[in-house]
Amino acid sequence: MTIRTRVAPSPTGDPHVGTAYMALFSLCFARQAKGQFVLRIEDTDAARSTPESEQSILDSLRWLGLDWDEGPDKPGPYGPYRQSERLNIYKSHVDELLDKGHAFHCFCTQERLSEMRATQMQNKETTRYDGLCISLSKEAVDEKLAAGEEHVVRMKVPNDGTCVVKDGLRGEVPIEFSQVDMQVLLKSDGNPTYHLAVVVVDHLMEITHIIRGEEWINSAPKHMLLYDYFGWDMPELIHMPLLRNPDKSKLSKRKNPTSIRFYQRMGFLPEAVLNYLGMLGWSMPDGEEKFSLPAMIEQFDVSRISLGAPVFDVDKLKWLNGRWLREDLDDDGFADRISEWAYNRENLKKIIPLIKERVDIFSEVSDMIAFFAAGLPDITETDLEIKNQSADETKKILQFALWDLEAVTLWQKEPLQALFEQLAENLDLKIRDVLAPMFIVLSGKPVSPPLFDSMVIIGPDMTRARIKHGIDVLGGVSKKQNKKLEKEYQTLRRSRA
RNA sequence: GUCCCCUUCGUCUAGAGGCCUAGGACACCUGGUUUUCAUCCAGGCAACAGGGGUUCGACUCCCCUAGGGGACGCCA
Repeated sequence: MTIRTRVAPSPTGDPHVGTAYMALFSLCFARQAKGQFVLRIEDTDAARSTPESEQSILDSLRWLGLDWDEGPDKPGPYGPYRQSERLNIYKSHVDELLDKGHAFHCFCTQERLSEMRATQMQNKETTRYDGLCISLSKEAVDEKLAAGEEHVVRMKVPNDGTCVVKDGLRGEVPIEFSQVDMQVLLKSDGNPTYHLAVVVVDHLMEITHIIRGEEWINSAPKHMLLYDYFGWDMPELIHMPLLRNPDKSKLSKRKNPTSIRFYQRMGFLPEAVLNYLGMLGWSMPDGEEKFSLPAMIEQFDVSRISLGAPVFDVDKLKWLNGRWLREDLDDDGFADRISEWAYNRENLKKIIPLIKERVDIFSEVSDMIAFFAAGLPDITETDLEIKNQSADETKKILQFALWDLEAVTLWQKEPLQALFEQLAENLDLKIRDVLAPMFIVLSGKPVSPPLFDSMVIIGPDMTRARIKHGIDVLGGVSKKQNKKLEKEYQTLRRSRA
């Protein structure tokens, strides 16, 4: 049997380091066993999936040097590798479950479901679908379907008994069936949910080992049940520990830069980032901390994975990157890499139109363009003192802008400009008041080349990171503040719409 | 609230019953090299969550408690 692993990201945002983490371990596992590693795009959520996000996931994984054997851009015998391109196959699978009596139509409204959950929580019960629609007669169901009533298809789950989940790292994890929800398999828009899609396609793609985050362990019984209903062999499961923020919560962009592109933009070497991810939860048998991907593949051993969820420590990543830089790049290599990174002709050509008219002699250039390539500017609270603006107001502007910018998919001058004009209007401010703190957090100075053009060149990840940094310099946003700001932000958005 | 997982220096980790007076690395501190800084080198600080078992012997096995995390969506 050929070992086949996969990584299955959903293209709903920035390429996450967690995705790279799972991809790295999946790849090592497969490559060591001379098997295959597959990249599959899990875009069953039509509303949130974007082609831009998919592209940047592909780009980021490729940048890291994580090459897949089959994927959306690399056709293979098990394609297509994008869930949205195989939506038609799920209907028949759902019908099969329906026929066998393993699934049922559910006509419950969202309101009823959320009320049900609230009551269950109040009664100290497990929140779980109560099975109301199972008892519907065949005639009643047909009638409702004929009338075109909105519905979903849910899987049936035994009422009692225990599901023993076999995990490659933890051994047997018992989960009572009474704790397992009757998962929706087919949404009312006719699309499959992740749970259905992932089971069907992992089977069709002959995936033998599923390496995924620990967050999935509780839904393993659903997946096992589905394999069982279909009469398929269950792949082996390996649940990796979750990467964490310094405060120990699950790694999230609110608290930590989580986009791979941020680390790329910051000037980390892909070898170092990969190496660092490899030493989170795993170690070389000889204890060496610096190792390459081929070395990791050669030495890889699942039993060396430690289960405690590691904190992502940027300081250590920096140290490791320094070692790679010093030990593996000669002067030529250094020159190649740094120009490939930012000081290439193409990049300079984008910058020059912005600075040309502001420059008389070349020696003025480097100061002016430094912030394009820089990381986070060295600014203090004093730098962020804006005329006629309290620190709290400044913080609010930055936070609102950040939230707005997180939603931007088309990172170009015009939409960015429109965004800030709208923000100023909503806040009842002049645009220059909104932009004043932006200049500081982005360039470190109250003046800079044109802001929106600069933002385009700096890129979305670094732009957001610098704004976030500005907010942090102002003391950050407390949980309480955040709640208040969020409320105000939502109100503004609503009135805008 | 219900369920699941986890628990060695602040952080990443080594440790598969005696090799542990618990090792390495980051960070931090001290000193040396360097005209400075960085690098590099030397040294220092610092941990087995707590309580019960099992055993001649427990960081390692079992149980309980505590702490942390995660999952409870027509998101993935």
